[in-house]
Amino acid sequence: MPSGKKQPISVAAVAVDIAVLTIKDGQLNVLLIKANNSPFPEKWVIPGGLVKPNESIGDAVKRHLLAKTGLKNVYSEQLYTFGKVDRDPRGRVVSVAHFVLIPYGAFEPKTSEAYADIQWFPILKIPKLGYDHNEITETAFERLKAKLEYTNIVYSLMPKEFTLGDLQKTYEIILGKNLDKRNFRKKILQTKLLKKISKKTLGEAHRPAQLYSFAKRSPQFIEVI
Amino acid sequence: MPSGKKQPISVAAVAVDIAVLTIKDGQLNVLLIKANNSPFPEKWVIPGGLVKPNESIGDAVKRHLLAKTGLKNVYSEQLYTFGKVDRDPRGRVVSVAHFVLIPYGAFEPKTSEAYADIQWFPILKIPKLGYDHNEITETAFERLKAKLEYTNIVYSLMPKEFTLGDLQKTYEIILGKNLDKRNFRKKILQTKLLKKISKKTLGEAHRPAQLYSFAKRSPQFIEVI
DNA sequence: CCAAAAGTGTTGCGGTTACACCCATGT
DNA sequence: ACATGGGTGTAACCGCAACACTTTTGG
Repeated sequence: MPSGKKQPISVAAVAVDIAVLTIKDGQLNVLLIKANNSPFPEKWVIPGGLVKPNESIGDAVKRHLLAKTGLKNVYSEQLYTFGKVDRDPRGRVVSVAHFVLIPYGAFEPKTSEAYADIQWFPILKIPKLGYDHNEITETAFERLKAKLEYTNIVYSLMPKEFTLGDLQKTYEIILGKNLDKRNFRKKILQTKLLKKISKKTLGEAHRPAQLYSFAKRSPQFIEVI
Repeated sequence: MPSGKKQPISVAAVAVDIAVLTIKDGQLNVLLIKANNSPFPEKWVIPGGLVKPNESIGDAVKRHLLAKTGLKNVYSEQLYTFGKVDRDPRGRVVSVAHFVLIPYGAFEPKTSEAYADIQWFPILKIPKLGYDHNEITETAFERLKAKLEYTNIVYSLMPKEFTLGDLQKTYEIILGKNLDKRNFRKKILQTKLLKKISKKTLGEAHRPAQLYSFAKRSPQFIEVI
């Protein structure tokens, strides 16, 4: 029995926190905000907030993401649930962390009246964050690296049209290592995840490149790299 | 801002639910209980309960597991957090599901006064459970299968001493397929996870087998099968 | 002597890795 | 002309899969 004494049942509350990731300037970036009503007004944090009694966890992620950033219709995945007793100074809050992936160039953060500041930070150079958000972003980064190798998740980081060079660069940035161009192309084309577009790049100081897009923009498990 | 109106903040509460798994009678089994104080007194469920304001999620898992089953010092891992609005008829409860692995033969459930019934069920033949516990056990099964192939997690399902035949059988039961004996032995001995015991099996109607134990009983990431 | 599981190597195949040159465009 | 990234094939190597017989015990 949870409690011997008859006392009001007191329990932990639920929040969501969201590591929003994208590729920018040749690096993986995380979206950080400074919220005025935060217990850490001077520290950067990732977007998030409480889950209401009448909404699912996924809905809470959508709501807070939209409210804090304006983003919607993005790839989102549950990451891990963080539950240290003292992780929130205001009280006992358990956070279901998520990560969200944004195609590069698809979103430029704008400060609003409610949220003092909002900005992309290269994931390798993020400052000390509020709560346990450094741990959450680190976990998100690890998960992304792992999933890149056995799923087609990369589609959610790419724009509609891209070259094989762009795609390879995305892999190289996240995995932190160089890949062989010919082997990469062989492997990625084998998967049949891509389809050629009847267009090529123009206006760049080198040979035009074939453009591709993803055949299916939905999660699949496949040996990719 | 979460709420425009100034009203008491109402949020979801946090619980843990635990899929306890073991090998028994050549099958993977889950531990199910019937609790008298459950909203589903006639249905089997997996052990679990609320998280207190002053305990971490891991501590809540330990507490509920000990209270409901007597088990302690077991392998435990966070699985996924389930947060459908109506998953608990008593109110809004988000459950951080875990799975726990028990060496085979190490635990025989005993009914206590508080918990009407407690029993192992083959995972392929579990009945319709209370809450969303069928989904949780299914998720646990999938996770176990996946981790078996790229970690040394199997150690937590094995007794201290075992034969290579025993170990292979464990893999075969969980993965649901037969493995080649010679290839299995080569692969598993390559990993250096095992050490020979200076003992052999006795009293069985066949050639005695070399006994092994795990060199390290801690989680590692290694290509196993 | 029979049944049952333990124990043991080699070969072929397939996939991964390593590697270098020409092409098309803009400046 | 030159700089820049695009685009292409092959050979060596290594890891994985397939495969069968002998050994040791208990009954």
